[in-house]
Amino acid sequence: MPELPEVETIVRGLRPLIVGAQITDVEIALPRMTLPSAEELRARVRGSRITAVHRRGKVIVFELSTPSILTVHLRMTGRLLFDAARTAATRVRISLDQAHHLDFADTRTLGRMTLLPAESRWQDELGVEPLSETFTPSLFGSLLAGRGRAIKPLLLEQRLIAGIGNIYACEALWEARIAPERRAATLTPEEIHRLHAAIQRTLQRAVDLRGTSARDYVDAEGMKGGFQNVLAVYGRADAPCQRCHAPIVRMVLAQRGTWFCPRCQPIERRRS
DNA sequence: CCGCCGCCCTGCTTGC
DNA sequence: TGCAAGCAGGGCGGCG
Repeated sequence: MPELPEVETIVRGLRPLIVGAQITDVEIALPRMTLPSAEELRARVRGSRITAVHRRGKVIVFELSTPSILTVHLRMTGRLLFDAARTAATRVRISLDQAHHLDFADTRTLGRMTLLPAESRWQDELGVEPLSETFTPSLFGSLLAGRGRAIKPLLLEQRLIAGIGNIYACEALWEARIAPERRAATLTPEEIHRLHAAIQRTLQRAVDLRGTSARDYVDAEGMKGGFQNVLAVYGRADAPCQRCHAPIVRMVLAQRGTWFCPRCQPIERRRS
């Protein structure tokens, strides 16, 4: 569930708390959630300092003085918690100096923590940052060109655009008034512009509201976000559309729950 | 390369 | 009331 806005919120909260801190120990309760092995990761990380914290797509990146890079992908139910109490979901605890600690907790254990060499090219497979200036309407159009797939699952492809997940794909398509199953290559230039703007507006608004706490998400200090209060379609089956009052519909598209307004987002291209 | 499918994983919700 | 199925879904391997 943590998508770009949630990960950005976590990183912003974490940065002033842990940059400069020294890692005194690493306890790994569930070894299959880390790479390399628990012993190797612990040995390599202990004693190093955290020199920077940032984000790429949905991935949280810790730069270490070793030098090396520690990445965390939260997947569905992962959390990074500063100075939190240990729970059944606590999978990795990073002890810091000054008696602080950072926990990687994850109920469903789908998340991953990976230690990489500083020169690793791990980002090469990730697409454009949707809130960066690089993400222009024309670049977006080129990503969609020749794609026979439905637009919604395409928005989830991290190789194309890094950071959009199911919530913001649904919300951006509603904002742009485009049906989730529209074939990407059939979008008109005007629709591409509209969807591009909707992606940026939706993500930026969600960052401003500190993310969506639809189910599990909380930030590094355990606080919920605010975007769940303004969701237009995600998780809102049968509720009236905020624009036209038609009931929101849930369907399954490419194995994902998909919410949309059948009146505002008609499958047939609107003539006007 | 492209697109689609199943799998991973646990806990909450739903329905009989 | 109890239990099983359904659902949440990002990423990845496998396949055509």
